[in-house]
Amino acid sequence: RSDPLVHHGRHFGRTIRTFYRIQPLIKNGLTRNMKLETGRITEAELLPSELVEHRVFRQLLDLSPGLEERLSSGTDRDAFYAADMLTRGIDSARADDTKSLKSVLVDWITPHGGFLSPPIQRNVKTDRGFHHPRTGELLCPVNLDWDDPKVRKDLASGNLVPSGDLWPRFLYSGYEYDPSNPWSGLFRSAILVSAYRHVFTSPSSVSGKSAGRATRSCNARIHGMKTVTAPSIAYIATQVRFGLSSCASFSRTDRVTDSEYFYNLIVELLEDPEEQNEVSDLLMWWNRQIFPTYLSEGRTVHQESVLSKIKERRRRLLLEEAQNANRGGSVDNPAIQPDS
DNA sequence: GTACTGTAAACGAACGATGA
DNA sequence: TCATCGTTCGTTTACAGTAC
Repeated sequence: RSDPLVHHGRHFGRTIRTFYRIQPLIKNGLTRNMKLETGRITEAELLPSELVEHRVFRQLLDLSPGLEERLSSGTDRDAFYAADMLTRGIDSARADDTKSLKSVLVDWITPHGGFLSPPIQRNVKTDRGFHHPRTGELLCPVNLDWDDPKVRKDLASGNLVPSGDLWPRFLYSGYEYDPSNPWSGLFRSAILVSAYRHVFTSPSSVSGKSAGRATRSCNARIHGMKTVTAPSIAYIATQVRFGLSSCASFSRTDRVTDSEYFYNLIVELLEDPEEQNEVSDLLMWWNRQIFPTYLSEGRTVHQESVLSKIKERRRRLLLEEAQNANRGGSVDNPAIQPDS
């Protein structure tokens, strides 16, 4: 089996930071940790960017049990190796998600009971992006009018390249933007929820098929994830944006998708202290969408099934005991245990 | 033009969880 | 016990960039 760090890297990339350079993160984090522990600096003295990086570093250590000890007792070579394994995990998870979202996105943007005209191929991306009316409409920045033929033409020809700081329409609930309230429906679209479920609570949970069907533990359960994180929303939005685009290969900095910039902007917005009221509402909304319906207080489908069988058996035994008592007998059955 | 290198996607096998 | 499904991971393939 591969190093557990690869496994931790997968979850780190999906839920904490997907575009971070891990080697400098670890190197700077260790140095900063030492200074903080010896009292040479305090957290209050850190620059805002250093504080953010340090929090990300602490989140990494929390996510990966044993990593802190491994880094502090190891050599530079060990730290380099750990960074390499974590990066491998981040990249492989992103590649797998990119691949699996590529085809299912077509289903999600197809009108219910209808079809796309012209059709979009599931495994080819050249006809997506601004070359197709449906993907173009969803990717079109909200400050541009997709119904304007000149805008469509310029976007399709590449004369007009929207940068990452222009929110595309697919981020909004109902794909509708309200200029008077920019937060209204932002990051609450159906396609984002579907993609989130696809990645974190299994592809079959999107259509609700998992309710009566055997499934392996989903990513969220494997990694003990109980709540939606702000960076995970940014990660999904970035994946959906890439999936809708016509770009064939994922690159963090290419001019067309501008993925890293787009991702960082969302993370910055969602971690901005001045936006915390809206963000807290947003995260509450996401947790209602993703976790209460699927994780069922952290129990697996199998555990739920076993629990219901135990309850049913207990009910029958209690009934038998009552009947026997009525007949004058008694039952001393060790199988009857109080609820735990 | 060719060889080399790096990166991402595609593919398939292994593994584990699950219900029948 | 078996078939199925979802996740992970290793390998292969394709492609772009660079050096010579």
